[in-house]
Amino acid sequence: MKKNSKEAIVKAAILLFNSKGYAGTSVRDIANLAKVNSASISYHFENKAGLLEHCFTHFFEQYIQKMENAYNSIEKGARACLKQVAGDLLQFQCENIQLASFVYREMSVDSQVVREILSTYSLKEKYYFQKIFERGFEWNEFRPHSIPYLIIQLKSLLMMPFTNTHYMREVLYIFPNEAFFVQKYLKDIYLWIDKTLCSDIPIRKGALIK
Amino acid sequence: MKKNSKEAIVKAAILLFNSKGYAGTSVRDIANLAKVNSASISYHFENKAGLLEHCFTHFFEQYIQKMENAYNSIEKGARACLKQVAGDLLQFQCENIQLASFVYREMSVDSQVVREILSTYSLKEKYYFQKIFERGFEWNEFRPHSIPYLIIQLKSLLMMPFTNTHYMREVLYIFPNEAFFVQKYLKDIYLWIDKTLCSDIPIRKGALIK
Amino acid sequence: MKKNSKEAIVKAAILLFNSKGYAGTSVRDIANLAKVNSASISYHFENKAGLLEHCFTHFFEQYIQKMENAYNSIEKGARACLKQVAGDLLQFQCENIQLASFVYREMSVDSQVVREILSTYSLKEKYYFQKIFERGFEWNEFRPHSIPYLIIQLKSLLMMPFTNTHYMREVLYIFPNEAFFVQKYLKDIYLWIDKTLCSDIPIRKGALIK
Amino acid sequence: MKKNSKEAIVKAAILLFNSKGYAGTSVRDIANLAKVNSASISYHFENKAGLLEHCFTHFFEQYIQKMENAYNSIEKGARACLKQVAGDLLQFQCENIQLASFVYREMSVDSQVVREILSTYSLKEKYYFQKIFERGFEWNEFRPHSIPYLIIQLKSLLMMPFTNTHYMREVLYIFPNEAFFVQKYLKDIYLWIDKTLCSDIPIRKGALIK
DNA sequence: CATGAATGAGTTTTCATTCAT
DNA sequence: GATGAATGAAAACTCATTCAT
Repeated sequence: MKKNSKEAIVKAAILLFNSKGYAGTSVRDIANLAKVNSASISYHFENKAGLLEHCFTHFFEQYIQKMENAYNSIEKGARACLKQVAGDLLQFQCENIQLASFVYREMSVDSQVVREILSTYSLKEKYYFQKIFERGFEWNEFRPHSIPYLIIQLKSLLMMPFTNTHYMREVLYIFPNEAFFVQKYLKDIYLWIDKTLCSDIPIRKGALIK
Repeated sequence: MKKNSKEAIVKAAILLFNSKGYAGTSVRDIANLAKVNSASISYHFENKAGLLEHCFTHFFEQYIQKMENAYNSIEKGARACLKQVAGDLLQFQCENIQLASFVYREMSVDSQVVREILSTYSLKEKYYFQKIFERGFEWNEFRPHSIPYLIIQLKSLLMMPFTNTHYMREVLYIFPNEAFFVQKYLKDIYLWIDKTLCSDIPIRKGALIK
Repeated sequence: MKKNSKEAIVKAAILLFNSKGYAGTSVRDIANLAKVNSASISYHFENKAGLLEHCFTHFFEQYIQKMENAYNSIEKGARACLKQVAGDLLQFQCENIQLASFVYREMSVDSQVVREILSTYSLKEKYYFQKIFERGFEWNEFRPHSIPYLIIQLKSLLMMPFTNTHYMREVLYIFPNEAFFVQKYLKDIYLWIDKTLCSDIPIRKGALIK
Repeated sequence: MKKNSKEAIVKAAILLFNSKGYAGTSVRDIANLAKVNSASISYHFENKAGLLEHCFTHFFEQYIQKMENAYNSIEKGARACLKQVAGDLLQFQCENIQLASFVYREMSVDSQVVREILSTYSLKEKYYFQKIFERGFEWNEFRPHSIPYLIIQLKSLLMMPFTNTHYMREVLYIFPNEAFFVQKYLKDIYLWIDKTLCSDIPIRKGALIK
C-alpha cells in the first residue's frame, strides 16, 4: 500500500532530531510526520536507537566517501588536495544541513553508538587528514605544526556553520542553505590554508638542493 | 541535614546534561546523583526547564562579563584586545568544560529559552566583536573583511574544543582540561589572528599620513 | 519450499509454550523457531488461541484413547486394570513431556478453552477412574474410600513429574526423559495401589460366601 | 492520601496472576483492581517482574518457616514429624490458595527468578525432607527407599489440590477452601505415610536388640 | 527545607493480525 | 501456500510534578 515508508521515516526523523534533539523527539512524532504507524519504526529499524544509528552511518558513510574521493587528488599537491577536501566536505554538509547538524550534536553525547562511530569513521577521517598534512610537510607546502592541532582548526572551520545554525541565522544572518554560502565561506577556509597553514615556510636544506 | 542542596543539584545537572543531554537526563537521575529528593528540584528551580535556564544564564552571565572586561583593553589596539578576548574566553570555557560543552549543544535545539539567550547574550557578544573588528579595520590593523564571516571563524576556533569533546579526546588525544592546553591552543588562535586576520594589510591613504 | 510447516509450527509452539508459557510466547517467537512466516500461523490455526486449542485436543485425544484402551482390561480385575492405566498414562506423558507439561500448566488458568476441555476430556477420564474404583470396591479389591479423594491421589502421583519439571531436574536430579524413569516411578505408584489402596480390606459378608 | 497501596497491589496481583497467569495479566489490570495508579507498581516493585518476585519470596519465606518449625518436632519421631510437616504445609497452602496455586504454576516456567527460588528455598525444603527421611530409616520407622522418589510422592500429594484447582472444583467437586478439606485430605496423606512409607518395615538387627 | 508516596500523561516497544503480492 | 510490510491496540515502563507530612 505505502511505497517507501522507510524513506519517509528517515526524512521525518532527520527533521525532528535536528530541531528537537534525539532524546527530545518521540517515536510518535516521527511516525506522525512521516504519516506511518509508529510500529513501522520498530519494524524497519528495530527501535529508536536503531533509527539513530541508521542516520549516523548513512551520514558518515557518504562523508568518508567524499573524503576518499577528494584524497585521490593528492598528487596535485597537499595544498590543492586539502582545498579539494574542504570544498567537497563543505558542499556535502550544505546538501545535508539538517542531518549534519543533528549528527554533530548527537556525537557529543555519551553512548555506545557514538563510540563506535568515532572508532571507525572519525579514525578514518583522521587518517586522511594526517596523510595530507604529512605530504604537505614533506613537500614543504605547509609550515610544520602539530597535526592534531591543525585538524582541530580545520574541522572547527568546516563544522561551525552546522553546529551553530541558530546562531548563524539569528545572530549573524548567514544562511548556509543559500546559494553562494559555500563559495563565500570556502574562500575564508582557503585563506586559512594559504595564510595560516602555508605562509612563512622555513627554507629546508633539501629544498635548497632541489 | 544537607547544606547546599541547590549547589549539589546544579553540579549534578551539569554533569548529566553534559553526558546524556538535557532531554536524555531525568530529574530523578539528577536527584540521585546530587543525593537529594527529586522534589527539591521543583522546589529550587520550579521545574526541569528552570534548572536548564539557570545553567544557561549562569554560564552566559559570566561569559559576557569576561567579554566586557577584556573589551576594556581596546585602547591597547584591536589586535591586542582580540587576543585578550580570545584568551579570556578560552580560559573561562576550560574552567567550565562540562558546562560550556552542554550549553553549546543545547543551544542548537529549537526552544524558547534558546531564542531568549540568543537575543540577549549572543547579541551582546556580537556587539563587542563588531566593535573590535571595526576598530581593527579603522586603525588598519585587520585586513578588511565581512565581520559576520570573521566572527564565524573566530568563534569556531574558540568553541571547537568544547563542542567536540569526545572527538578531541578519543581521536586526537587532546585533553582541554590538561595544564597547557589553553597555552598551546591559544598560540594557534593568535596565529589565525596574525596571519589570516592581520597579514597583507592594504596601504590606505589615512594610514600613511598618520 | 517448506514441507510440513504446520508440523514445524506445532513443534515449535510446544517447545516455547512449555518453557515460556502460552501468554509469554509470541506468535513471532514461534514463527522464528519454526522458520516460517508468522502469517502462516494465522493461516493454519486461525489465530494464536487456535494453535493452543490444537495442542490441547492433540494431547487429550491421545490421552483418552490410552485410557480407553487400558480400561478394556478391566476384566482382569480392578487392581490390574488400574495398574495398566497408570502405566500407560505415565508412558504416554513421558513420550510427550513438553506437551504434557505445558498442557497441565495452562489447564490451571481461567479460560473458555480450559472449561471445554475439562467438561469433555476430564469428565471422560473421571468416568473411567470411577468405573475402575467401583469395580475394585465391589470385588473387594480396594479398601472402600471416597472416589474423588482417590482420584486426587492417583492423578497427583501421575502428574507430578510433569507439573514440576524444573524441581525434578534441578533439585531432585530425576529426569523423566531418562530410560528407566517410567519403570522406577511406576513401581512407586504400584506400591501406592497395593499398600494404600488395597491393604486392610475389611472382610465383607459377600466376600466370605464367595 | 492512600493508605496501603502496596498491600492492595499485592492482593490484586495474586488474584489476577492466579486466574490469568503472570504473563497473561497486565500491569494495568492489577492497578485497576487495586484502585491505584499503574505507576505505583513500578514505584513499589521496580517493575512487573519485581512484583512477581515479591510474591514468590513472600510465599516461600513463610513456607520455609512453617517447614522449619514443624521440623523441630523431629524428636517425637520421624513419622510424627513428617505428619506434622504435612499438616502444617497443607494448612498453610489452604490459607493462601490463590498464592500457592499461581506460585506453583509460575515455578514451571523458565526464568532467572525461578532458578533463584529453586536454588534457595527448594533446596532448603529438600534438606529438611532428607533429614526426616534419614531419621526415619535410621530409627526403623520408614521402609528404606530412594529419598528423591519419596519426596516426589509426598510433594505431589501436598501440591495437587493447588496445582489443579479447576479440576478439583469442576470435575471432582472438592473445594480446598472449604472447612473440613484439610482434615479430610490430611487423613489420606497420613494413610500414605502409614501404609506406603511405614508398612512392612524389615526387621533390622539393631531393632531386635532394642 | 526535605521527603516518600502517588499520579496522569507520555514514552517506547511488543503483539496478533491483516493484506497485497 | 507463503511472505514481507504494515497497522491498531495494548503492553510495560518512564517521567516531571504534586502533595501531605
